Amino acid sequence: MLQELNNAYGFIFEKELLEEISKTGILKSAREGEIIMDIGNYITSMPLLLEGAIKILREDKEGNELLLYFLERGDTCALTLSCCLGQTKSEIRAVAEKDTQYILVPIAKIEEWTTMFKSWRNFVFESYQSRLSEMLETIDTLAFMNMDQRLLRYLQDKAKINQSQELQVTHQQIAYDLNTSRVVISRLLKKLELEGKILLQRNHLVVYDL
Amino acid sequence: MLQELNNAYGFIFEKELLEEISKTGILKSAREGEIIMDIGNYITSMPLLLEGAIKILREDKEGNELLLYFLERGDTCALTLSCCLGQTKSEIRAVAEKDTQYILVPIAKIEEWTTMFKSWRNFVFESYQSRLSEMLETIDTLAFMNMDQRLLRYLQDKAKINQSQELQVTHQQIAYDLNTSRVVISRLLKKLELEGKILLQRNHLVVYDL
DNA sequence: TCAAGTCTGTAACTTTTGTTACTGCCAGAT
DNA sequence: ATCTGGCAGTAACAAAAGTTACAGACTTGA
Repeated sequence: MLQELNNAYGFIFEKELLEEISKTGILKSAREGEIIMDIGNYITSMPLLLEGAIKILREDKEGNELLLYFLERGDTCALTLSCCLGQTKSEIRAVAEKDTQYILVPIAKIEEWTTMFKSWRNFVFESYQSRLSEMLETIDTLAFMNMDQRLLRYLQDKAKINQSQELQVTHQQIAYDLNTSRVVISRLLKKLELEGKILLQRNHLVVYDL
Repeated sequence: MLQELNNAYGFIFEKELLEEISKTGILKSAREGEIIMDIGNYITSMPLLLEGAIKILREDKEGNELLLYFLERGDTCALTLSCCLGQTKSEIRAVAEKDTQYILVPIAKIEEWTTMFKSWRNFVFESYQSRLSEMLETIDTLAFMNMDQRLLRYLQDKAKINQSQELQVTHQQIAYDLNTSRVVISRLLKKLELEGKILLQRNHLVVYDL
């Protein structure tokens, strides 16, 4: 575990902190599609992503979903973090976007390390900062962009996260992430294909315009 | 200044911290409608709200605006905070919603106090937490609600912030905050009036349904 | 190979939101 | 009193998004 930890966090944490993490953290893994954390769950530890990617979703009372953002190696979820410190239930759902490895750090340590390690303090602040930025971007897309632009952006983000222009995804899955209907997505995807920005195939599409 | 500081923060900060703040902070005030901080400004200090209220806005390249949330006494702006620590430009605009008093604390102190005072550390974390919550709520309204529900919610929030059911506001101003057009707002307000939830008058409306 | 289920494409229609245009009303200035 | 500018109401239309329905293509597995 220390090895993987070093790969993902070696450049930002000092040696003692890395040792602390590998001593108290629990190594976990999740397969693509697995729910790592769900709305209403009590949160007792925070995740440090080693490998893979996680998507963070919001849901309303009627069960409508919306993708908030993706997490990658070296990220943690500031929403989880804030739930931890506030001892509240999770407001979001976390689903493995790819096969994923992460370390769970118990709440108790989070505060402790904040006083002990400057690098940890910075990490926590930077996490909050990047999550706030991502939320701002999400708000921008919702408030200022039409569905066709949101869709293209979504495909580009997803291609980036998966490090591949080819996405294994159905129209229905996209519709869930963007909180719209399958028919709307099919319509707009066809439009994007006619514009030469993507190529459509069954269960599968290719993003040209990155 | 120590007096006002005590009123707003006396219950959460220890005496030494309050003294530090009143020693290094600068007391400022803004009249209703005044822009306290604008997009692109470099941020060199963070505000602690003593009295009044501030609204936080987002803007896109075309100049479309969107209200993110309100700040009240005892709040600080976590977005500003994250800009401070990241030494980046402001991503948002802050406008005085009412006549407002606040203290500006220089960046340098923020980190310093984080190591020195537990109450400060908690305050900073809680600010991040509440700002993340507010952003989540904003996202919920954008993603899951129609304009009529967003409008009603906006009026209720504004009534709460102004501690009055009577709002001095024009349809155009509401339209700016919700990033839509005046005609749409007039239409929906009329609908709300017919439903008995509000009363319309020139430059002025009353919210019944709180 | 056939049945069942999933996925995509498309048409037709509705609802919601945005746009343009015009009206009358009110308040303040001249 | 009249002019002016800002504000609100409304109609008519356009665009975007959501809904319902159905058909054809592919996939799986019995």
